[in-house]
Amino acid sequence: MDSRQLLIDTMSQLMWERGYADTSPRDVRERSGVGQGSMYHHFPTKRDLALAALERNVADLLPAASELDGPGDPMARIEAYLMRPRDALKGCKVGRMTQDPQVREDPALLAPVQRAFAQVHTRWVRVLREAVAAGGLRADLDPEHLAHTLMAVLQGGYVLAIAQQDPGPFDDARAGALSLLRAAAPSTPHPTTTRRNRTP
Amino acid sequence: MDSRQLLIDTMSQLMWERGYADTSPRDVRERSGVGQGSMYHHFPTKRDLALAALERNVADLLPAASELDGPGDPMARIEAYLMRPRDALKGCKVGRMTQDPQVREDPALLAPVQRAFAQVHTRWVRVLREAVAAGGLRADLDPEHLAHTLMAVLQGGYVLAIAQQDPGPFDDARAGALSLLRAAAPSTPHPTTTRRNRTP
DNA sequence: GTCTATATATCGATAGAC
DNA sequence: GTCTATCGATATATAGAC
Repeated sequence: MDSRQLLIDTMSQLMWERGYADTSPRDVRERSGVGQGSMYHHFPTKRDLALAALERNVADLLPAASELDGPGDPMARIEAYLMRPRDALKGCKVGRMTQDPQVREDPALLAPVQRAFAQVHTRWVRVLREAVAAGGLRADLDPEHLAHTLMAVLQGGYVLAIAQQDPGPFDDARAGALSLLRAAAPSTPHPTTTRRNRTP
Repeated sequence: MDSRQLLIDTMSQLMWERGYADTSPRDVRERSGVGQGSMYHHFPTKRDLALAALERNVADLLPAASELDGPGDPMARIEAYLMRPRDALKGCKVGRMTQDPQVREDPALLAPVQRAFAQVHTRWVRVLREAVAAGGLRADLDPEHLAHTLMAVLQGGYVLAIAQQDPGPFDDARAGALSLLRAAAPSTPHPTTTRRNRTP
């Protein structure tokens, strides 16, 4: 791999692990093995490298979210995406950036984060609308709101897991969200009668 | 106010605004007006000051959460706490700490965060159990899970709001959570009949 | 308790040879 | 493109007088 790509990869990892402010050019050089001169040749400032690394982290994230778009039962897609294996103690490589003052105060650094979340939100809204249309969710629920609710459950789940140094709260949070979604299925006409066959 | 308290107050603010790593002893001196010698007299290291400031931030947070404990209808308490006015763009002064590597890798600094979240969780579980008992929530929902879900909605809502630099996603996330909770009320025996009087 | 002076390490970059 | 040398500023304290 060439130095440029190696620097981006290394910075991406470090920004996930330690954030932007707490990652020094020295850290990047030591982990990547790329020399000082080489580094400043490719990226005149730390910020330039961070921008490239952020774009890379965003690009890593979006393919997973496109799982929400797939074919098949919308409720099944929602469950699959919500319950997809995630490393709760590492947190979200994009969401993490919002807590770094040097990122959130720099519009250019915040922009990729903003775009990424907007795209994920759009996908959530779409699948939630489909779930309503397919009768899997009550029609009085607002897909725009629910999309933010479910994104927040994941982002906040990471916070709780890291606080306890235990993935448990993350898993609880999403299990709870899923059970609420199921409880929010449209009520069947006669709850006390035999359950109808769902796959006629 | 004496220097010691002034230092703690100032450090608390700065840790909320900028986190631990990105707050320097110099920042604290400049905002507080307390001199160098004085500062190191009261707190031998930055970490010592941070510990005191963190305890203070935790102490600020817990009274609000005790709103969950009050008397009256449990679902009303849940709604009141969830919808309580919050500055979405500032984020949570306790949850924020989980994203600071220097905090999360230091057990002594992480401990107050851990305790605070554990206490809030306990209160959520209690009020959710009461809601189930009072018939406001379906009995097949797990209060332990839901407690983490609702905490995550708030913590994650902050992340989304900061990413968009707009409180909207935070408000959407909690509105969505509330609508799910309402949709998860036990189904009435005959959904098509006239609604029963809820305050007989 | 508070002050001023000083110290060591690291940060984030620049200079200029190869 | 990569290397080594150097730089001014800041971070995080220490020292010691008052």
